[in-house]
Amino acid sequence: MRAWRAFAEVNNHLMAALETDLAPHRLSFGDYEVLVQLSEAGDHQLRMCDLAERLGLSPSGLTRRLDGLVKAAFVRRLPSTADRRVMLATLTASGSDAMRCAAQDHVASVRRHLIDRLDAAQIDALGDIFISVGKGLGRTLTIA
Amino acid sequence: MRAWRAFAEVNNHLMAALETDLAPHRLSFGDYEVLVQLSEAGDHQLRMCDLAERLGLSPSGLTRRLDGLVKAAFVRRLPSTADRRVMLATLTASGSDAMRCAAQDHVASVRRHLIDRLDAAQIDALGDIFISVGKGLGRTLTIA
DNA sequence: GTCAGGTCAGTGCGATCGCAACCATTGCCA
DNA sequence: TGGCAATGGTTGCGATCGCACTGACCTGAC
Repeated sequence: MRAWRAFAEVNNHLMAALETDLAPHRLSFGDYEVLVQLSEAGDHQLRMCDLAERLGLSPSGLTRRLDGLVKAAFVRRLPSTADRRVMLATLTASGSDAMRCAAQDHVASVRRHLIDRLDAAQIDALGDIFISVGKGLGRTLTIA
Repeated sequence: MRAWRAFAEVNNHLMAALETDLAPHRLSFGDYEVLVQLSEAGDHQLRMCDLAERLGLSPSGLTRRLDGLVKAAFVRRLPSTADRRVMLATLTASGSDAMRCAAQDHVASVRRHLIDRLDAAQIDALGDIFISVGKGLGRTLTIA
């Protein structure tokens, strides 16, 4: 249980540290993840339900998170022409800029708090571990 | 960045799965962590600020979490005689029972979702990784 | 003794999130 | 064509949490 206890105890603190480092960009960690997902999508747009699935967010949670990003003009809501139930969350140019700007600090933050603390073998192991756990949870990772 | 992406993506799902498995016991994951910390403390009691520190919770967050546990009679608030500012959160007998009862399912849940997905080397590596990261975050782990 | 500054717990407020309920739209099948 | 289940997004409600602030208390210097 040593591995589990260490994980459970450090996990919150790690996330809090990353969130703090992202705060100067006026973006929460959740907001940043939305922008990343959209920037990696085909036309910089995704259906609400697909986006919620990728973020591990409930539909209602995503609706309200997008409310904030729409108000900040980082994302637009476009009704789909193919299916009138569907709303497409689309990344705006200013959202793309904000994401790239924040990404620089964010990557440095991840490196400082996580990657630089580990050797190469541990980094590989970390990836293998969570990919394996993710498979067990029935999640299809974007990383594969 | 593969390791980081896998971790970020799976982490939420893993926590959600563990929370779900704990729900039948009428305990949230946060409640359970409080009971575990208290059960491991010297006299089954801790000062509020020390408990908040160990849980990675803000003082206000801990105050309200304890409100729920006090209402459930799992924890009592005892004023410290040595320092009248201090409230000691003390585990009750029924809280201890609830913790032990939930622990059985919880350990099984951790094993099923996490440990059984990994080989022995990966389990050791996971512990080493988060202990190392925890040190970098300036956290003194109860695990050492 | 007393006064300043720090520590500890609790409260008001706002942000985030999930669940259940709701409405519109779509796809299926008789 | 008509009916009906399934899908997609949103909203009401309650739970959780952090930040800023308050009030009580302790400590140390004068």
